[in-house]
Amino acid sequence: MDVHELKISCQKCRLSELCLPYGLESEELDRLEHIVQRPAPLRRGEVLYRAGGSFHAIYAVRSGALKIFSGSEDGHEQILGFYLPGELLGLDGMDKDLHKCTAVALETSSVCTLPFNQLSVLCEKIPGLQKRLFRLIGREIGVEHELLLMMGQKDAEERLAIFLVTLAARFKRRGYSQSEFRLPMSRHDLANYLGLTPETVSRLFGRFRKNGLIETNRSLVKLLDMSRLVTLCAGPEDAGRLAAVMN
Amino acid sequence: MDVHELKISCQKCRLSELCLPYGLESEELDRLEHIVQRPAPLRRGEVLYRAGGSFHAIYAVRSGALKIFSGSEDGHEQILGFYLPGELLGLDGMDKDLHKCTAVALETSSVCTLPFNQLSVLCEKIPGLQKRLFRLIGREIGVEHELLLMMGQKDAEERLAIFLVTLAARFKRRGYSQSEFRLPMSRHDLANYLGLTPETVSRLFGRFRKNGLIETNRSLVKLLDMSRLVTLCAGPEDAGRLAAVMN
DNA sequence: CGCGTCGTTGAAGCCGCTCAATAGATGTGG
DNA sequence: CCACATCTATTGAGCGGCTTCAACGACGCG
Repeated sequence: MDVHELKISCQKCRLSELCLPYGLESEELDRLEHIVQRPAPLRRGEVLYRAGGSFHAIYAVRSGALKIFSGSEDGHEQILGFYLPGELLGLDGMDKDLHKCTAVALETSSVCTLPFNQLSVLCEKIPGLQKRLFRLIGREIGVEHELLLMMGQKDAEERLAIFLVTLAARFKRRGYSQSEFRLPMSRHDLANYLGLTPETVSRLFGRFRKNGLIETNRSLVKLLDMSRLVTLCAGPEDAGRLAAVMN
Repeated sequence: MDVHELKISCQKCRLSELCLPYGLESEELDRLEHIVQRPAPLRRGEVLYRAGGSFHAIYAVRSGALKIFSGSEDGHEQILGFYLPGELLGLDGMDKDLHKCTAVALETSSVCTLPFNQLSVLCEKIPGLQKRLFRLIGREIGVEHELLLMMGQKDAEERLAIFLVTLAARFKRRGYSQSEFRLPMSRHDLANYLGLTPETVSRLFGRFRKNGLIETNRSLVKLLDMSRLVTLCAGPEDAGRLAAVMN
């Protein structure tokens, strides 16, 4: 299976429409294909890149899930994002050619490595690729804006509801069930990401369970009442915005 | 004066080394110059672009200051950033060709408009420009990561200290005093940006004043003890990171 | 001068954190 | 296969920092 996976090309990758190749012609895809590297899968806990390490590539998740976090090593880290198949990470290194955060696999994960210098050159030659890269960068910035909005305005309950709803949407886009999935991250990581403590998150899961919104079994989560969950996300305006994300 | 400003070129702009033109050759600058538009200055409160509006350009601040915010119109907005001369804004629109947040001038401000389609084409022809744009995007993402770290890990006192120290650094890079400056934003905006209430920010200013860290007079701020202020930002690891920002 | 906005200061309450104990899951070696 | 150690998740009790609600003062602008 792994050997098979390693041979997969952007042409045949079912994630391509989420990823960088979307909208490219076959001949352009070929050229992109030539610069893509597909290293051995990372196992849970293995580091893709490290804060302070030199930046030479951006990465597309092929399978599994990763987290990125910044901050000190003394446990005061802040998780900045979780990345699912088809999503791009590593953009933060573009500034000074140094990564400012660390990327770690949450479970066995495969990534495609896109050496940045080669990608840049290719962007000059393939306008569609440049445009696509810009779009994905714009999406990344947009996601971070949403996160900042959440950290600044939302209480704990709203944060977890938003997290579940948007995660469900991301799974759905990838062809998985939007109502039943496995959380790839620990409660600790999830709490950290949401700016809360594991205890609070645990209590919230309990409350949601009691109210018939979800079922949980360890890392498995089942969303029982999506509409009520969306309502929990916040006022009417957010319901609209999140509904848009869900389709 | 305004007429004079309008005639300024990237070649002669003293902000060019902070901005997009940095590292470009004279001939390349000329080509960039041709796509730059310099609309009339915005007055305090005027909108540069609006959430939901179509994205067709990114903007470089030439003078003044702007804020961007997302969220609902019902006063539950979240301020995502303040932009000073030499800084780029509008990148969030790259995703769907729609702005997802609103940009408003905090005081009389001039911006350079960079029509995105033309800029993209130019990036294909001028590798140095593409590289520079990527770097500035990387910086933007890095700044947002710092902000997320702050929102997730720092208490109110640390947040205000971080804000003052980094703002001082930004003024210094622009040739202004790093120890004495005017805050272009209201207390309300500042509090919102920091994820706090105006009351809390006001109390913190009071505490800092009492402890001899700062002097304040309306929007004027004087930093009296930078090193102690840096210490307040957090543990030792952050002191190092922020010291690096200060040089 | 009167009005509105902004900033400051005070008092009280609440949400999420801290500390602590327990239960459950995982992994390891005997 | 089980006993043991370790780590994660959950639940409870008490506390504290920030918010909320309110009043007051300082400007700025008509």
